[in-house]
Amino acid sequence: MILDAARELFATEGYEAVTMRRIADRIEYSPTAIYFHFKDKESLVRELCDADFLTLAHQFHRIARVADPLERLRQAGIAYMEFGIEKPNHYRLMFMTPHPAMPADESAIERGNPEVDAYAFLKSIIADGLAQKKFRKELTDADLIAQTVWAGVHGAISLHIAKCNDDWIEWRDMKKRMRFMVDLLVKGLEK
Amino acid sequence: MILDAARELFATEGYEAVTMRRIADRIEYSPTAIYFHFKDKESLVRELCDADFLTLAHQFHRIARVADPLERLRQAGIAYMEFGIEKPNHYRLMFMTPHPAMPADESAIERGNPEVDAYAFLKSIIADGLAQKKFRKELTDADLIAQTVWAGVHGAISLHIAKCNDDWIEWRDMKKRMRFMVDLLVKGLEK
DNA sequence: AACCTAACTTAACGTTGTTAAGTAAAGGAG
DNA sequence: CTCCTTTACTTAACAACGTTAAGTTAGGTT
Repeated sequence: MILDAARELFATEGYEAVTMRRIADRIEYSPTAIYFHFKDKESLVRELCDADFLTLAHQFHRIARVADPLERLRQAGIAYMEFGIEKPNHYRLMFMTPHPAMPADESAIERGNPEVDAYAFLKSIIADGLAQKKFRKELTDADLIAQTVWAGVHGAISLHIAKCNDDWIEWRDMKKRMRFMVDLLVKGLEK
Repeated sequence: MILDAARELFATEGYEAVTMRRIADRIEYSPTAIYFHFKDKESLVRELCDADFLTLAHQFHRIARVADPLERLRQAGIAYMEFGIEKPNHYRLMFMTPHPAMPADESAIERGNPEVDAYAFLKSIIADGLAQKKFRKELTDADLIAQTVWAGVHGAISLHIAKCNDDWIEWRDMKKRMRFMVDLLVKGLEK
């Protein structure tokens, strides 16, 4: 109940608006009750994020079967950005706010397994691309490539989330920006 | 005095650690004194950001004379990211935190003037590149290109700021990632 | 001398995350 | 049935936060 209430509050109103007291109100318990189940607010947020990391990884499931690594990369990039657009408040907590890193053994996510770890999934696409010699020959470091591709799509959606209300910039349609970013990255990698 | 104290606190300890009371302590006034000069905390932060936007634009000054648009783009990208690495806490406030947009007439920044508006500077580079036919022929929209290039370099440094402590990722050296990002973007745009 | 204004201070308000202390119910163990 | 422990809460409070109402002082103007 706590997680459900917190998730909905975070998703609809954003981090600032969510207080322990409001979560407690929503589930009709006292604020203190939450502390019986979660060490503090940070723990609650982290458990929510952890679940969201999993749902993000699951978004990639259907993409895994796309044969061509470049096309798979394109689709993964789009799927990643769509996740951010659909759940901007979750995305902020997951990727735009520095948290003290969670000890690996407390996480529900098995690192390195592309089924549940989105970074591992991205890296596996890149590794495939390297193996099939789809990239420029200077490119050899899968981690460096993965991190930079990630940074690219992350930049597109995080800039949108933080700055879409700054209307002194004539923002282009978000869909166009998403497609162009993926295009640019793939074109930059391609042979 | 208030601005100086606030700037130092924000720069060294990050947003969360800075309270009106601590700023007041530092300058040896009462917290209320600050409210005589600034409407609220948000106004204070915004005035700091505004000054930082200006210093960012000034970083670009020396780059303006680089003749080749592609090389200028590369150097501007690097300079942008270096700014973020050197002042991560300022960068977070400027680009990673959503604020209600400031009315244009209250800002110290003259929008559209590349001397003081970093986005306008970037756009002018792109416009030069387009005029000199340095880009792929499908590319025509300077704003779309500028926004995507910006997103790319923003992604690199904002991901670093938010996630550099997550050591389950084998982060590549930041300098390498910066160079590779600029490379990738330019290669993607180039003819 | 009287007044005004700018620049403060003290004291407080309401809200936040969090905790100390107490309570009520449920489930064995003897 | 009684005693004890554990689980799941509550009420009341704490310190810290952003902010404000009300009062005070110093300097200049009339």
